[in-house]
Amino acid sequence: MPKKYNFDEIEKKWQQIWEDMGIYHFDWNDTSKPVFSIDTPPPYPSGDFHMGNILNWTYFDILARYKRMQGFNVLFPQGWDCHGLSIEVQVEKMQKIRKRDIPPDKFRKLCEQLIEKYIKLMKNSILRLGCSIDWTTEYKTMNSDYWRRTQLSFIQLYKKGYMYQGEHPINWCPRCETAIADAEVNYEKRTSSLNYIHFPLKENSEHLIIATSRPEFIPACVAVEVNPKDKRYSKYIGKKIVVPMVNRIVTIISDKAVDPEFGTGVVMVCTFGDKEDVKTVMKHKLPIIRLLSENGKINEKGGKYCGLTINQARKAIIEDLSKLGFLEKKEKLKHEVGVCDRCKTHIEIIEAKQWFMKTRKLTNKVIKTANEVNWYPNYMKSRLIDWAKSLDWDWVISRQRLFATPIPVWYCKTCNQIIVAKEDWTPIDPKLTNPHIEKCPKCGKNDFFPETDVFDTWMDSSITCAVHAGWPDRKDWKRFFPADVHPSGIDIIRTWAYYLMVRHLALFNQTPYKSCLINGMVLGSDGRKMSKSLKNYIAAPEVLSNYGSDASRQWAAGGGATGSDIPFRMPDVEYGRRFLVKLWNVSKFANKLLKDYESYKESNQNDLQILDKWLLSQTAKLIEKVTRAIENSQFNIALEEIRNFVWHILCDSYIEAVKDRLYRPSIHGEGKKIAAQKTLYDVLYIVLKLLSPIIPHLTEEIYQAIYADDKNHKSISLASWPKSFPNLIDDKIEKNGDLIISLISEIRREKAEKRLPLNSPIKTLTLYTQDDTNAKVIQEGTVDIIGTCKIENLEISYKTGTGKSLSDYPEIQYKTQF
RNA sequence: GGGCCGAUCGUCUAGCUUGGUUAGGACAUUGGCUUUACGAGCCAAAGGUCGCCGGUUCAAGUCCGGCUCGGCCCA
Repeated sequence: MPKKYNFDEIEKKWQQIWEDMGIYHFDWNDTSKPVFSIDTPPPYPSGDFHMGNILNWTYFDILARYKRMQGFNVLFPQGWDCHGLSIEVQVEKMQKIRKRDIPPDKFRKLCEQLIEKYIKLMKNSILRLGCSIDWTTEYKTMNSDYWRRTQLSFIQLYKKGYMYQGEHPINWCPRCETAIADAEVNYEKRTSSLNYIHFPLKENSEHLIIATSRPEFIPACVAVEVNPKDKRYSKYIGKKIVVPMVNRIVTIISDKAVDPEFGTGVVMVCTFGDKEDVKTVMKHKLPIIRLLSENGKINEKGGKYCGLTINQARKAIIEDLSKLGFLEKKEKLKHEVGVCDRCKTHIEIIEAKQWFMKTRKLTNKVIKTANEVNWYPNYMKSRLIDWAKSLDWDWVISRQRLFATPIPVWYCKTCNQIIVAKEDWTPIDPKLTNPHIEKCPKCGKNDFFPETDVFDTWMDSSITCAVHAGWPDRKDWKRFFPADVHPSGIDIIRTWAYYLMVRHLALFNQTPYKSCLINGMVLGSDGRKMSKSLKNYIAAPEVLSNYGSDASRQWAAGGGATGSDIPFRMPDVEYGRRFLVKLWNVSKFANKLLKDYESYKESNQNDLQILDKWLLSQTAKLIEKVTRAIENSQFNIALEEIRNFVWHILCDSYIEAVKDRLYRPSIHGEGKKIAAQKTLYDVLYIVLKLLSPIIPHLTEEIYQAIYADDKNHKSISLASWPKSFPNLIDDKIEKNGDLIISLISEIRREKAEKRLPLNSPIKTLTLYTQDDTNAKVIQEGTVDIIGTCKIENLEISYKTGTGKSLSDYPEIQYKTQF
């Protein structure tokens, strides 16, 4: 073994060899081993691999490697969630075009090319992290073979009555003329004016003054609202009031959502000035007046303002109100408004025909199933349950975009009949292909027009548990379903974990995953979520090339409790690397000391010294602790236990104490040397195996150098997980060993205090104790005590001594004579 | 405004499920040491009224209630 190890060389070498050997391939035909399947979330290939990705992939790679060693047939697939608005925007920017400028299939091609480039970058990083992925399973949601499944699931759910078309308010960018998802809405602080406007009461000459920042919505006003606890207005609740300019008579309603402190405490409810309006309209079942057309202009419902843009209409209406004496005053107002992520245009809410999935009728089942799933950590389940309970609307699954899975639906031009594709027509793009039917089943005509909307990207990514298992093509796909674990970020429980759950429950009436492993967010050095816009971002490839995979993985595994946010700090990665150096050094040293050790020869159990048994007992406990920790996905606990064991118990205490036995068998006896060799040989092997899921590369390198010839596995990752040996767990032995270690430390301290080199000989060490047990332990441990401390003569006296007391054992005194 | 989580040496973190030693570890700091693996090491020191207030208890970092601040997500 070379003096220094080159992590970059070693890690790349093994990554290549593992791939060549194909040792991480799932065996689809094996029926003997239990299956462990991981629902690897297909990432959105943005081109960046960030520390959050390292955290995720490390978590599930540890599980995959651990379960494989436990004897499971592990399915660790990898896909790519390709569709999305972000890519469309990037393509438009790069090509300097608008998506409507070129044919949709051409635009799609450009998106695909860009995604392919990003996938390559990201895949390189995943490979560089050394993940034990079965790359033969690789898939892309943009490929027709994948979106065939998205369409198929839609058709099946349509047949089951889960899919419907309906009117629904959506976020609409008037400039881009598309619906956009909530996630694509940004909130910006803007200044506008708050207008105080007279609304006359119907029954008498009184009036109320409402405050609004959006007077242009007056033609769409359907109610006036106050807080039920607001005493100023309680007598008006239920009364009729006249909307100025349009002279519509509406009711004064009450809702605790109204802030009495805002303006006058009276607000108008319109279709739809903001999201609050949407809620109020739904809740109070108010009529809907569509004021805006899709280009963002006022339509005929706006009366004289028809055809104006929103800004023009606002100006005009304020002028008119002022002229007619309805405008009390104007105030400056700073508030947050929703703007389009890409063009910063103030978004509007409009009603449009959309496709939905009836998710709310599954809520009880979702709650029940979520309670049956094992969550790591457990409290995360409430995030899913609370979310499911709080949903007001069904899931809007249609989007007005291009780069996504087409909705396989046509409409009859004559009678508007909905034609949903048959299952065996998929994959199909209705924009390019007509429905495979002779005539409309309702009116008999044969002129159809395609649905141009596409599916929300979550429609692709929320069937992965079934797709990974081979649905719908493999007859035996249920053998690999549900997934054993679905990993998810804390921020996407309400989307990914939830959509998976409703989709699979609706389709198969079964939970998609048996357990859910949650990772927290990666925080930057400022304690906030790491992101490029906050300028606290660290690129993962940089960390990987500076410190390597094994060190980075230690940061991910050990950075904090599973599920909690993990701060990224370079010193943690540094510490990981220092541990690797330590492990390399101790292995190199052990290799030298074990040169003449023949593992096949039975050693004499009687030669085992207290410290050998002391180490074995602690090793058995370590196996139990680490196994329990990984079973509970407590990777930080597992790693800390092993690191402390290796560094302090194995290296600082045990090896230091048995060196002399190993160096000088002529003095201490060959049997005692072999006992130490055997202990060291067995314990180091156990440690390497325990570490290999977390630190796969270095443990492999060491395994190949020391153990491969003897143990005969092609790779340490094919070895079996260590089993504890409870028969060797002995608290008394551990206590006795502690006494010996403590005594050795005391003597070393004594030398240090006297400024003597540690290898300076001691003529006589006299120990005073009145405790028979102590005396006996010291006697039994003599070999390692005198060897390590270079004591020529060790005397035990049963008298009370006059020397110093041992710091941990005040009942024992000692005197040294140099 | 709602849901969930967190607050422990200068910094980061474990412990809280199931209350009971001197609150464990890492980094940083300080002092010492060539010791036939490792100075990227070893030995040691210093550093904490466990966010605040109250309650339960013989006993609270741990359980309960309230508050403050922070995070993630949602509105």
